[in-house]
Amino acid sequence: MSLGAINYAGPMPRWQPDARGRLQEAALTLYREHGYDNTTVAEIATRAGLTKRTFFRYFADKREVLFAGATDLQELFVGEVLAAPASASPIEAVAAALDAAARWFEPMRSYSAQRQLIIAANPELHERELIKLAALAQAVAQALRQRGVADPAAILSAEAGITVFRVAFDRWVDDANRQPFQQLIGELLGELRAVTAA
Amino acid sequence: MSLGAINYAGPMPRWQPDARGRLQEAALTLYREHGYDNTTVAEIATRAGLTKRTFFRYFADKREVLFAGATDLQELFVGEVLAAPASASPIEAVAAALDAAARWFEPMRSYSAQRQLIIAANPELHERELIKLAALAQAVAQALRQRGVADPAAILSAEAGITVFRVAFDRWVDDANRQPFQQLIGELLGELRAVTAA
DNA sequence: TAGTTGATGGCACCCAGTGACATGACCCTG
DNA sequence: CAGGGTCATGTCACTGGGTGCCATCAACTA
Repeated sequence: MSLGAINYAGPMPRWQPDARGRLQEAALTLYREHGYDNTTVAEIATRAGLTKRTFFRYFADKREVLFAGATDLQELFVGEVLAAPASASPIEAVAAALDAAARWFEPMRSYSAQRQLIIAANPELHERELIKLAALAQAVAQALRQRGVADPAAILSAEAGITVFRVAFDRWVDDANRQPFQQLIGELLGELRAVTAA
Repeated sequence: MSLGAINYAGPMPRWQPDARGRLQEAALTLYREHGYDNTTVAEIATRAGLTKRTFFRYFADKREVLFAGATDLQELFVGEVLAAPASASPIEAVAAALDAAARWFEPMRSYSAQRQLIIAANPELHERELIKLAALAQAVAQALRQRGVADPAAILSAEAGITVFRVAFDRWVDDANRQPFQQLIGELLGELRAVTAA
């Protein structure tokens, strides 16, 4: 196998493109096939055609490589909360964001389920997921404050929303419950309302 | 300084007592005075008159030494939920547990605040705290199921309760808000009810 | 008295993560 | 086109968390 493409006269790039993406894919595959604990960063890097040192230039640690999408999700949440009509109550603004998140995830169910299996199998990864969700709740609370919502309503609405998201997500990726994510969100929001009112 | 106590004729124990407690105290002090990152396990162990190897026989990792009380708290929560009157709704049973937890913490405000400062200053410790609270929520949900509460009411009631606990705890240890823990819990439970109903 | 138990120490080892420096193709600019 | 700067990557040495294995030795026990 030659190093370059056949019949390609253009400039040969010094490095293969999308190093970050290659690392993510390599990590996901190895974590899935050999387990998170039995995978070393050096192995991930080698599979991506890179070195351990380069891995740590793209990701702060061995866990972070699985959580690249967290910032996108956070932007989605914050944007939806801020975009909700001024007449919306705090919980309604959060509900709108949850709905948007559900629509965002719907096409990625298979990938999400695979990823969640890996995370559920390892406490370190679970910890990382929890702190990402905590940061998400903080961001949502901050967005609510920008809407003029006072504390503690802001933080409680945000935390309640993220709790619903988390519980719904776990049920959504679970094969036993085959329901659309949006529907799960709606049901659990209703159930939370019923439960807190009791 | 001699190795033994003066005028003590009884058997000289081979080791100083309460190795576990000495490690916890040494860790808390060093984390507070030098920061979590700037403290090595070897330093903690030496301060406790032990070795690194022995530290890891008592605690699974460098973080765990700060979370020894988590199991006690979990037993308290579960016990209170199970002990709540049969007529109590899920959220009422959880509220009873929160009240008991608040009474449990009240005499330890200074210690709790110190510990929380350390945790808040370090993401690794924050992660560990979040997974402990997640485990607590799971245990409370399981206790509710034993009371005959079905899912998703059980998990949502438990998660909502732990959220209130967490928010109340953060406010309680914050000097600015000098309110009894129990009162904070009550207020936040009411606020959560108001917010979800909106 | 001899054997056992159990908390600890010692040691070698693996791997995550970091700092410092080297490399070399690409891109300017003169 | 020559020379210098940029930047993604590689190389290497090092720290520290965490583990497996075996040694130690007082206290207990049969």
